[in-house]
Amino acid sequence: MLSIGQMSRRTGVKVPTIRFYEQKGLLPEPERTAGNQRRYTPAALNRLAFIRHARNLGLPLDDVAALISLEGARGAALDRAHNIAQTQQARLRDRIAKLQGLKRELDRIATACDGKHDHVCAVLHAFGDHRT
Amino acid sequence: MLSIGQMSRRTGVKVPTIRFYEQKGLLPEPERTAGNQRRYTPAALNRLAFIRHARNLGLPLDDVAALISLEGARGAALDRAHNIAQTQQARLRDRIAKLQGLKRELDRIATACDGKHDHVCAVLHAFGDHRT
DNA sequence: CTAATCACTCTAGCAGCTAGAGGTTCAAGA
DNA sequence: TCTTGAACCTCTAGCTGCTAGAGTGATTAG
Repeated sequence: MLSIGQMSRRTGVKVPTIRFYEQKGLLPEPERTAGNQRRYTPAALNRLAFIRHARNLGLPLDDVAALISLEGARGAALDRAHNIAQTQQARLRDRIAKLQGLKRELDRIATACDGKHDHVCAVLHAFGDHRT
Repeated sequence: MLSIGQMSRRTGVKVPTIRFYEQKGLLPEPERTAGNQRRYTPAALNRLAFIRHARNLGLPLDDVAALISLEGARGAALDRAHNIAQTQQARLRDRIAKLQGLKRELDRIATACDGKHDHVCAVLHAFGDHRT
């Protein structure tokens, strides 16, 4: 049985965040000691690692909850898991494309005035220039 | 002189958001009609466009405020504008790299079980697999 | 002049945490 | 066994960047 601090250290999820996940229903309410402290099973540790990983992948908590509810699913329920993965995949593609566009523009902006301080720098203008 | 609705239509920034920006000090308090409605100058329109553009580039409001405070800046102040642009550039590089890593992983996950429903799908396992 | 549209302020809510106050429990050493 | 210090508890409030609603007043086209 693990304390909340041990859970935190092993997953990298902060202690208040673990309590927050519990409150949101992503983690089941754990057993308590006589003194009311949380004690977690290894299964809970796995689930927390799952949540953290899915969060790192950019899934919103709702999707994480949906995936959790599909644990051990078969048949049609699996399609939902697939949908979540594929939706997220598409979302990610879009975000990457958008960020790359922005990066190109920022590259332009950041090099717009390389230390030539004898004129009003183009950076500010470039930020204001919204034709892109 | 533009009403807040006109400002909104011309920049694509929603009306409550404009008021929010004003409250946060990013937009100066505009003149008011006798009936207490906001009336904006073309300069305010430009600034709002600037804010919107910088926000699209991913700058947090604090950075936008910093850039605004540098309007017409010269000398050392310009370095700060540069720093903001370059910091943001680096941030963006990191985010893109991270997202591409995640995308590779999601690609793996999304194709882990292509409709073979006769076994427990690998998607859920794959989400839980945090070795990557 | 009236109706439709627009604007006003204020409060509250969303995600996804994070931080603090003020108090209790646990575990290890003396 | 006692003590001390770290870890834990609950609860409330705050953060960013908005968004939505209630209830009211202003403006404008016909």
